Amino acid sequence: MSLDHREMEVLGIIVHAFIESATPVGSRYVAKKSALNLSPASMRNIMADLTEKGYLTQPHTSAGRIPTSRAFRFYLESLFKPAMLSPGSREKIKDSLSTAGLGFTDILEHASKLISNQSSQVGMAVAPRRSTVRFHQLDFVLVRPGLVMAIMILQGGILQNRLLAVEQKITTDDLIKFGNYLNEKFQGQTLLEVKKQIIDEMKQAENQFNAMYFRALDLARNAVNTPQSDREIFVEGMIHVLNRGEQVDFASMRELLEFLEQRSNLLEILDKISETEGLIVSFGTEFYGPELESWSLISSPYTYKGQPFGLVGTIGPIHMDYAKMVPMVDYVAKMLTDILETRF
Amino acid sequence: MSLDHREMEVLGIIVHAFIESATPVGSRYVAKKSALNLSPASMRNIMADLTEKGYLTQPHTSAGRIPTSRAFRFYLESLFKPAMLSPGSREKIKDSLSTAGLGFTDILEHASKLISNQSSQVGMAVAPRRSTVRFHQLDFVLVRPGLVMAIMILQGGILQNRLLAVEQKITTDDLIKFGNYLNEKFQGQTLLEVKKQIIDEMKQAENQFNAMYFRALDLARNAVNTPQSDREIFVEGMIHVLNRGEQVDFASMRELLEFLEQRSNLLEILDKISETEGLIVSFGTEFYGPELESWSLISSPYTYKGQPFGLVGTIGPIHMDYAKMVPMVDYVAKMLTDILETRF
DNA sequence: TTTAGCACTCAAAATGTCAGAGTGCTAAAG
DNA sequence: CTTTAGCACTCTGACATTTTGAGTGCTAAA
Repeated sequence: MSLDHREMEVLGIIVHAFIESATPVGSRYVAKKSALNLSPASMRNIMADLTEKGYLTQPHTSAGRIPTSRAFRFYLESLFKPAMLSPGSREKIKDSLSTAGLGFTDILEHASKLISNQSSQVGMAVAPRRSTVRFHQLDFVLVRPGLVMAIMILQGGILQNRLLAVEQKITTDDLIKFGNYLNEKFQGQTLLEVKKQIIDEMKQAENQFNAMYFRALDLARNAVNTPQSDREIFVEGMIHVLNRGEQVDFASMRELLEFLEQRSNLLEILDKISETEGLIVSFGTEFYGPELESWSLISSPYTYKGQPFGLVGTIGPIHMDYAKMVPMVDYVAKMLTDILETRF
Repeated sequence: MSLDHREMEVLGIIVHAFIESATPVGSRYVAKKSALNLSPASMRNIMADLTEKGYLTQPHTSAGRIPTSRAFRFYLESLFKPAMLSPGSREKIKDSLSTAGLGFTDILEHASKLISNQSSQVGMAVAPRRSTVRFHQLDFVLVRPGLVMAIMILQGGILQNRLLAVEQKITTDDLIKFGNYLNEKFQGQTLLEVKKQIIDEMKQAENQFNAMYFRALDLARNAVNTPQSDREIFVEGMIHVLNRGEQVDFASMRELLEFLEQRSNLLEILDKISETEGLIVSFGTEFYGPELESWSLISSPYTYKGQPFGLVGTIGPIHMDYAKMVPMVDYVAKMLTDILETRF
């Protein structure tokens, strides 16, 4: 089932040609390109073998061959050499991100736009999972009687606001007291830990009949509680999916856009991906299903204090120019890591 | 140039037929449908007149007729009878909005989703123009030395957060003082008024060498300053643009999606529209240009204390079912008005 | 003023032809 | 045993031709 030297060379030529032209590749072309100096007929034999092994398909009998996702996987793992990112691009990315905004969330949104522009594809950026990030500071602002805005400041400068319904009688002074108390108590813990501890303490507080204390905890519990999505995600440049639309399969484009509009779905998938380390290329069939057969995802995590924090990436046709896209996504992730370490 | 009774009847039949089938309408069909009891030949005469007057076009000589945007305009102004919104839909909309969230912004986002679902088209909701809304309360939270989060609470419960870079030495106590001072000073004015007044006062403060005062004003100036977009907008369900894509013009769909992705553009247009009163139907050629020829926008303002505040709407094909869509958008706008009046 | 009748137009579908690209297989050459 | 020339075969896409059906505009008669 493994490939010998000649098969590898032929597969490489076909994958490259397909990335450039997005049309089936014939034996004559391969024979010309190859350094093996074989005739088209011999190439046909090799290509027949590759087809049998699942690396190539034919749209119809007399067309050339198209690489399968297995071929792309092999290409990426054995043949692929990323190109150097041009100094111009590096600078552009660096400058663009360093002036993107004061809050890290703004920077993330900017990063997804940047990736979209640089790639002419869909750009994505995922914020850190709220529940595993360490807690820094909690402030309450009374919006009006009965309604409080909780402002959580998390590690890395992540901000999260939430509106909470409270008893009418709670005053600004109460809120300041609550805030001070909670900050002292929970600083430096992850939200998950905070959550657990709150529940424990609330049980004790009930017995102690310490009303102030109990109310503070109750408020904190609501603030910390994440009802739906634990992570924020930015998706930019969906229009690029339709770019050279005429020739590409309409249904396939529709499928991808539908997938992208279901943020919860997308988040779940990216969440899974973010568990592995380093830059990853994943094909539609792998991360979703046969509907997204012709699409591919490049993602790379950015870190904070050495720990994976969130990720950025791009989605494009499976025959995208990986040699350019991979270094670009990689560099954006590295810059985000940089910004986090130096600025937050 | 005006239409007689028979022309109106024929035009009505053609518009209705086109809304249902989206295909050219022939004289035979019109003769059958009409209560005039005329032959197809007579209908052809009438239709020829309507074509001459600019209400109908023919894709080619031997096809039926298609209503022009002028025809739709006439239909909406003279023939159109909105359908009753079913009690089921009413209830669904009401329930859905009343449980949408605590903040008005959440409710707006929900409204755009709701409209998209109900119409199977693009749903939109525009938040009030920040600068003309009255100011309620301003709070500052020190995120870390040198970085402050300004939380503005505006009339109608609109919340706006902004991060501001400040001098390192500013403390939480300073911020509380600033906040108290500014709240007292500016409560109840519009942001535009506040802005002006700040600039005036800063000139005076410079002379008085009152550093604390000056710093407070400077902070407020930054908080109030709106660098780019004065309004927030939610656009939901862009995927619906591609719905029964096969038959419709691909380029036209692409054009609309591109238009929708340019939020600034979209906002400008909606801003203009929001200056007029009540529910409005506007065609692509009218609000943008010939690129959006086959699209139409329904929008309706919601109000707060009798004043127009923001608007909601939907975009769909020019032959959409206005009888259903118009009451729906109208009702959502009314419900938002209701929620604002009762809850905020 | 209305309408039957008819010639006309056009798009879309169906049909046929052809060139080009590429294949698989076989048999001969290396 | 490997390579390759040769050849029959397959399929697509471009192009031309024909047919069908829907619908029109015009005219002359009712």
